[in-house]
Amino acid sequence: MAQRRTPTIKDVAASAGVGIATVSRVFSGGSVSAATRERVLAAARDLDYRPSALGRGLKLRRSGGIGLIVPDVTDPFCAELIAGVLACARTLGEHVIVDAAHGDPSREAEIVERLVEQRVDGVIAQPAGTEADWRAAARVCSSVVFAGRALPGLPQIPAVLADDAGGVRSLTEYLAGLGHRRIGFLGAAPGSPSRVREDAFRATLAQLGVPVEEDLVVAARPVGDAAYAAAAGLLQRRDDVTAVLAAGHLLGEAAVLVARELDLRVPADVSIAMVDDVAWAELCDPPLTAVARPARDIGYRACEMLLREPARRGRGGPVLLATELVVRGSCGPLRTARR
Amino acid sequence: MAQRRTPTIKDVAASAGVGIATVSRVFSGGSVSAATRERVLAAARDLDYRPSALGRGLKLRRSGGIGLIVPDVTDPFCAELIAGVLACARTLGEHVIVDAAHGDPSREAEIVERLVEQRVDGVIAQPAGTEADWRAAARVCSSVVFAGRALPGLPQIPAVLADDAGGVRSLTEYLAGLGHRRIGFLGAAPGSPSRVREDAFRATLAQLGVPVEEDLVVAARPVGDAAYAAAAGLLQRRDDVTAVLAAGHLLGEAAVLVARELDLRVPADVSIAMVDDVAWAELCDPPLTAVARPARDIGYRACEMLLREPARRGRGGPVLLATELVVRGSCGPLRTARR
DNA sequence: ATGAAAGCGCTAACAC
DNA sequence: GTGTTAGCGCTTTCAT
Repeated sequence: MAQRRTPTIKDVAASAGVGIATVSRVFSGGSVSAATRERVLAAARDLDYRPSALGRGLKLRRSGGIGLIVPDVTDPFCAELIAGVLACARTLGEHVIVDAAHGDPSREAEIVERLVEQRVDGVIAQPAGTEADWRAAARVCSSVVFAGRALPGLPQIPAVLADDAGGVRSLTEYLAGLGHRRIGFLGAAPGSPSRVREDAFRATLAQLGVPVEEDLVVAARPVGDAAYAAAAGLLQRRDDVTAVLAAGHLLGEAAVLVARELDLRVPADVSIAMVDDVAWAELCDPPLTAVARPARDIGYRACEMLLREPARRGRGGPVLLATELVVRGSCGPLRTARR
Repeated sequence: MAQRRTPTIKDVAASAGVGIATVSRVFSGGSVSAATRERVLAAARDLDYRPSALGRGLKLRRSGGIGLIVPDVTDPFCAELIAGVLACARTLGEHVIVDAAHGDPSREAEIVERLVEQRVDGVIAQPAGTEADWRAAARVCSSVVFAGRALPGLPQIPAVLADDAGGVRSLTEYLAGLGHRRIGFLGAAPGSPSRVREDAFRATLAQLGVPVEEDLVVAARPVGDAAYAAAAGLLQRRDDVTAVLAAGHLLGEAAVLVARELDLRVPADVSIAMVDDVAWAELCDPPLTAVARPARDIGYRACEMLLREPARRGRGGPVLLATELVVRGSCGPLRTARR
């Protein structure tokens, strides 16, 4: 059984004794008589015919797929976001080209370039690059939607985000409500364009009449060792810290590890809470109080916005999706200095 | 500034005063004089020209991308596998269309269909469907490689797998070496075609002269509640079980949760170990002993095999990648019955 | 080294 | 309802 050439619309037409236009109509939903349709379908089945998205795409000047750029597919938040995008794309009949930029703007730019060459119908990104990078990218992309993170300087690019400020506020209020005053804040790196988390922390504290000690607000690149170092530095430098608010799961992980290393009991000696309700939050001991960001919804909405609401693009600022405070056992009432 | 039509090779050719063949050569690495190349490049830059992968793909009858089908992108193992595939694909200049089948064979078949229409250069899959499904899929796909899971009945489809048998063996030997004799085994559902984990467990025990009690070998669908129910059933039914070997991270999670619920101390009352060294294994208390599967390498190798070694396809059975036993604090020496 | 021309497989007028 | 035809943007002989 020799491997024949992949059958084309022409083969099907010939085999069914009709014109190619009729075959096209059968597969793209034109009007065809039932009898003819049957004949065509039979011939197609017979030949193992699959319409070529390449041919169709060339004609239509679009591929029927979208691009999705995230920092890292193994990050739980990104993974959920991807799942949301896939779910929505599926309902709309689009495929998704996924790639990871790993925080490297030039790599991200390459990915965008590639997606443009693929003539994707649009791209969803949790951006790593600068505003200039994305200003350029937006010019060349048919359309872009930011998801999970946005660039404040580009309000014309629609975005779907978690209400991070609200999340941090509720976390801060929760800790303050337990009596904590010296709360350490583990935030993202200084270069980070979206300091909304840190800002919300400061604002909430101020609002509560709690003075913000600069010494307690530390920034770290959200990478294993950097985060660990930052957490260790904070907890060792200030043994009067009674609670730590980690602005991300990697930072939270670092806090848990450092507390364990320093033999601090949680929450007796120090309370820990974080942004991102990842799987291990429930598994660790004690289970960690966290603010859940609706990652999957963010992905889903972003995809919907990209594909269904091209009109609405960018109107009225970013879409903010509510976070949810999940209280577990890692935070307790203020007792006394830990030593 | 009106939004002009996307420039084509023809526009560039005209603007540079050359033929379209020359432009094509410039972008696909043909031989062109330095001066001409410069002119073309300048014109292209000028027009914001990007070669259309659709046009090229149609001509070449391939899209330059591959398909990747996993059960669930949010599963840590799958996510790592995806990362591996992306890393390799990137080095080979291919893009990756990712989709999740969620264990549904018909959905998986749809995805395959779609990928074929896209004329992907090949597909990598952690298969959910039956052997019949994939026999059919393989006929219509240019090429397929299984990753992380394979179908024993289709040895002609190359596969890259973790050495699961070896992993379970080392875990079993480790527990037995600690003195445990009544080891509960939490395995995957009965329908599972690859019972290698359970088989390895039984074989190792037999080899060690430890009788296998059927009552201690339970199967559960690896889904939250089913896994929990199975673990709870096991631990409640047999309070003489001194160790649990979970054949996957969801099963392990269930074991940890149940132990906590039943107020069993780990490892004093019961030792717990599992397959899959996911992030939370290190974070939970006590940290969990686990066997790490090289998910990323599996993805990378699978991609490499798909794209670089089309010759070697399926020769010599599946490629087995070594697992690694990561000993942490969740397993202790046998002491006494727990109550 | 470069250009002209023939498709790659498909859709969308347009005729009938 | 159905067939004919003209491209969609590209690569690739084949001349020059």
